[in-house]
Amino acid sequence: MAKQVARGRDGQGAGTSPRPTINDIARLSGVSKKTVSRVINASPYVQNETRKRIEAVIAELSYAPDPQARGLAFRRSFLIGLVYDNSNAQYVVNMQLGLLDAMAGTDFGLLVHACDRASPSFLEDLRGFIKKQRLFGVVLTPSVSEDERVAALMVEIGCTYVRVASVSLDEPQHMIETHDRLGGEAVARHLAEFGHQRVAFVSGLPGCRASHERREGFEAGLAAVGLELEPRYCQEGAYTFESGIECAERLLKLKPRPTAVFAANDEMAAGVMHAARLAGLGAPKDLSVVGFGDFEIARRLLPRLTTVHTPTRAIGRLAAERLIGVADEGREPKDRLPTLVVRESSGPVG
Amino acid sequence: MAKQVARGRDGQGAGTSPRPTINDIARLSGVSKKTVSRVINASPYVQNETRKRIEAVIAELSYAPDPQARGLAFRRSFLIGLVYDNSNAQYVVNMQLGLLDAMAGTDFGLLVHACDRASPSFLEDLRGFIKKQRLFGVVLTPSVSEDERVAALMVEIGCTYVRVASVSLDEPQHMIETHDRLGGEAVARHLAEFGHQRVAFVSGLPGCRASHERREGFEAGLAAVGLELEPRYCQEGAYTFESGIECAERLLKLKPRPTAVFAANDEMAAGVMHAARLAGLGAPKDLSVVGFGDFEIARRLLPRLTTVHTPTRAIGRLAAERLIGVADEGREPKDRLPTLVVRESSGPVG
DNA sequence: CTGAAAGCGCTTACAG
DNA sequence: CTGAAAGCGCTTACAG
Repeated sequence: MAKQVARGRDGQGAGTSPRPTINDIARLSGVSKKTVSRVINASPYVQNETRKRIEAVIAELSYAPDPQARGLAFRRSFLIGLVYDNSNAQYVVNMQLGLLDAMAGTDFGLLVHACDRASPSFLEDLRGFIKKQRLFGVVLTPSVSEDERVAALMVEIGCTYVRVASVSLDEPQHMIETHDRLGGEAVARHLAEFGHQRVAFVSGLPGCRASHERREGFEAGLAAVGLELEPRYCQEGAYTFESGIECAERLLKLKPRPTAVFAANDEMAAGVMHAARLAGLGAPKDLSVVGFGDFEIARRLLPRLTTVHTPTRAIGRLAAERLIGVADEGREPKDRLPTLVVRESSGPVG
Repeated sequence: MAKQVARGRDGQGAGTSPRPTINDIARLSGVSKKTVSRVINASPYVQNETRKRIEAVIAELSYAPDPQARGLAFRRSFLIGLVYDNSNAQYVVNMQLGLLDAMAGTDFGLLVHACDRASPSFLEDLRGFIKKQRLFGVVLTPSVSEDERVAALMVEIGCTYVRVASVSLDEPQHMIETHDRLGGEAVARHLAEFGHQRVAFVSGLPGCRASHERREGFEAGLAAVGLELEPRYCQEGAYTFESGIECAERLLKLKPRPTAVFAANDEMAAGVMHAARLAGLGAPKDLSVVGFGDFEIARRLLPRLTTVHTPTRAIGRLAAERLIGVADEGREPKDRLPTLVVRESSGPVG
């Protein structure tokens, strides 16, 4: 009776009936709502026939349990948060797509939180985001994932978290490592094979762990073949196109000038190529250029950029799987490692 | 007593006390929980002194009402969904930032849903997303915002929605128009002022309303000064860099060839410049090129691209404000219109 | 201006 | 394998 009244009030014109609840399913299936709850939660303690009957009713009414009610009873939400401060839009979107891949078919939703580590309210904003939404867990991406204050905050408020970073910074269950170092090593090998000896490096923002790892890998790779990264061939950039230009201008003034430049991301590598062109130098004839990331820009440059591909979407998938506890075996770990993509911006010493 | 037990169980080591509830605030403030609820919801029917006292306790415990409980009681969530299928990552991120701008300081959270209109499960996936999360409302962005099946779905399931599109496609309360046509007109005026007569257009995907509007505006602007867009100077692209190259290759073969090309987005304009350079033509001397969007790529090209700036973040802010009912007056409408940004890729007829 | 009761749609113990 | 009771943390009528 009360139901009828509710129906009358909630209906919004023809066709829209109010959303069915667990009680409707129970009534129509002739069972208690607890049994319906068991079916929803895939409990084994339901007779097969009973289950079938309930599932049929659920399908018929296209019933979906209310996530708020479920969350309230479970004392947790079905929301995972993505916390990012990366200025590379494509990275952010690829990461989101990976997270959504893993969440497809589950009851989880993806909530986003953009932040700025330099903001005075950075930590409070983040705390507010997590507290207000009662997140199930969060995924932290670089560079905010490198911030120990953030990790401490997660522990303090008891929030499950996964940090995506170039190298391990935390206990294994909180880490997804992208092993950027391996990418740097591959670049070194590649340039050495082409006979380069005077190689340069353009770093990202100082204090950025990823940039540091890319450089360390590069140096290790050079050392393995008896080469060295000279300090004067190292320039400090800021991940931007403009900073790539500026670093290249300084590098190209040196005598002898380097024959190859490895930039810590594609954006700066594009700046290096830009500056080289302005200086009348062609890649790869006069200067080999290699980037890191393999974003769209890499294929749009002329010549196309040799760079390190980073499987961001796969990494995102992995991060979400870790968080929501989906099996994560069976996938080739190789798919998650950075790999060198050789295009036309690198070649033999001219 | 029960509280104490719960405390013992939930506490996760030193420092983490269980989250306070409305009951804790009520008890510590010496009022009923209904009164606390009134404070939370900014009801005027609370004595000023009582309010102060309660607010102090709330601040002391840094209490935040549980969104799930609130949502359950209110019969709505505090989540708004962003539905997108745009392949331009920067557009997506800028839109998100705008939405987040408007939601900052509110209890709302932003949930994302990427989709593919070509997928057979497209509509069912979208329906599932909205039903499962019980969204407060959704923001639809191009091109999915142009899909009438989606609008029909929103109406069917009674979901509040706002469509961001180049032109009005729905009742005013459901529309945020970006007026792309005005951008096209501005490009036409700009090129006409430089004396161009043989102008070309590279369209986006066929059936895309935004591309159509940009073209219509372009044609209208040309007509206003007695010029015309000849059919043979129109090429159908697909919003990608590669399609820009292909369209330009076809255009540059024509005799006489056009002296200026307007591409429906920056990506294709970059392709046009690329093809022109390969053909030995310099911009703007031999060919003026204009894009649409003003994304990062525009400033990275050499010469830098003249293009139409689209205030995506401001549009996103507006969309979220509309949805959550925040005042939207007082903002200069001008800030939301496309504007021409003149750089070096366009110039007088060579 | 304030509060006691009932309810939102689920789940967790606890029984059987 | 199944269910009745109580509860998750809030809010909406309804009283006063």
